[in-house]
Amino acid sequence: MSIDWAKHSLAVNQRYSDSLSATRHIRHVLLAAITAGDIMPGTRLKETELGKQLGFSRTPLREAIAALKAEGIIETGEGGSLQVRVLAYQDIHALYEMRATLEGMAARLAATGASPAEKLFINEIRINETQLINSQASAAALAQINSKFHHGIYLASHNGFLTEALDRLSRTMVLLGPTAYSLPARIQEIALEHDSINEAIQAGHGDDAEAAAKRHLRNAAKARLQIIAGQQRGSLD
Amino acid sequence: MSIDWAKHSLAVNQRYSDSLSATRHIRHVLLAAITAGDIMPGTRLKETELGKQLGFSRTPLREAIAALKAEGIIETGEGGSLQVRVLAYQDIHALYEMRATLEGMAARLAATGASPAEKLFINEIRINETQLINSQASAAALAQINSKFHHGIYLASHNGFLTEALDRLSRTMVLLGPTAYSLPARIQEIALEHDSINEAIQAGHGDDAEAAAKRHLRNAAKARLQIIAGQQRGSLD
DNA sequence: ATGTATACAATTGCATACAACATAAGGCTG
DNA sequence: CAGCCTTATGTTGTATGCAATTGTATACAT
Repeated sequence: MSIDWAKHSLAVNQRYSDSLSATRHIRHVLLAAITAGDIMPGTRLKETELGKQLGFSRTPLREAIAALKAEGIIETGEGGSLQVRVLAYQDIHALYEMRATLEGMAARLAATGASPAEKLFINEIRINETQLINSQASAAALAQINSKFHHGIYLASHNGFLTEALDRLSRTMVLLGPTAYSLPARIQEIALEHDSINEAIQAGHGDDAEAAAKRHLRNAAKARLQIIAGQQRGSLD
Repeated sequence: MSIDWAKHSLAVNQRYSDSLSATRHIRHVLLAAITAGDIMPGTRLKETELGKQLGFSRTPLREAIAALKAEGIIETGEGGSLQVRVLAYQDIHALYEMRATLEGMAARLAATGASPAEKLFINEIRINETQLINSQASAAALAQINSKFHHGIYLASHNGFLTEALDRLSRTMVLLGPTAYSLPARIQEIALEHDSINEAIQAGHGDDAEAAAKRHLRNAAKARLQIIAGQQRGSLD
């Protein structure tokens, strides 16, 4: 039942050199715990309990929660109780539909507007990914390099609002559970799809990049449905 | 110097029947004040002062601010001071670029997936808008019906994440200042552009609806640049 | 035995109080 | 007189305490 907060807390402190305010620290720790699957959607969060476990008072905790509520990661259930957001089935479609559009836009902009250095950087990430796949890296490692690849494209779009919207969607996606890298068959497909996105970007073909990114996300949505079908439990918890 | 908080507070209370928690109330009041231009971007917000003026303690105020920071409406300046976000020139491009893509997506989805009732509703708003324009309504009234028209399309997309992203962008747009309805010449253009979006939606032509929405937003961006050029002051404040 | 009402416990919402920090002003020294 | 250091003031960050609302359990009545 009890969660290893120390692990997430340490990771956050390492990543940000202990220089975060309590509010921001808590925000990152909560996100990490949700991403790691330590807190599942629907889990009720009790402020007093959480505060004690994390070693902070309720004030910064509540501010962090206010931010996560604004992002749609945490929601208030009936009666004002807090819980990790539960995504409905139709939300999955909506989420991937959004990402397909935005990733398409980002890929197009990266293809047409990224600097040579940015294109080289994206290409390098792509090469690293291939190496990781060939060396049978863990699903977590693959998911991480995947994030880097996508994020690199977001940044190369030179559109801060687009980058933020996509980051936000990515954070929301962790509510869906395990990544597609738990499906061995999907890993090779992902590599190929990333390749076509990367090639279009390198060649500066905006239309192709957008189309490739959209294809990639349609397939990702299909894989996600496959995972969900596998997880299927009764609708009553 | 002092702002008429009572006016915004009353409006929020009327709209939500006094049933909002302090945190949510404050959030809406701050947004209303920014929208109305009572608080300009760059204005420094002092928690103690704001709290006293609004009649709430700092705790709910800080939570509301935490939410607005997560939305990018408020930012922390150097030294941790709070201020209304100041958009850079390049942000304007990025903002309209995003909106063009998302409004295009929404219009396409509305055209292909909206229910007959939703299409009727959108059409009705469009008719109301025409009447308002012909009766020389105020810029504020026109801006309001404009919001309704666009928001109706968002909802008809049946994609909650898209709706939320567009709402968020709209809220960010108030940071740009007066709407395009301050330009008399633009009003007729807007009417025509809304017409072509509406017609494509009514006819169920997804491609046309998307294209019309994108055109609309490109023109809106142009009008915005025109407004900004008119406001031009020296770069030294 | 089941349904309801009442009382109690627990949790959230808000306010106040305290601590740490940044800023700006004034005095002191070179 | 200029520059720096010190101090004072104000603002943000955090903690604790109280009030109000909600969830739950138990007892009683049907």
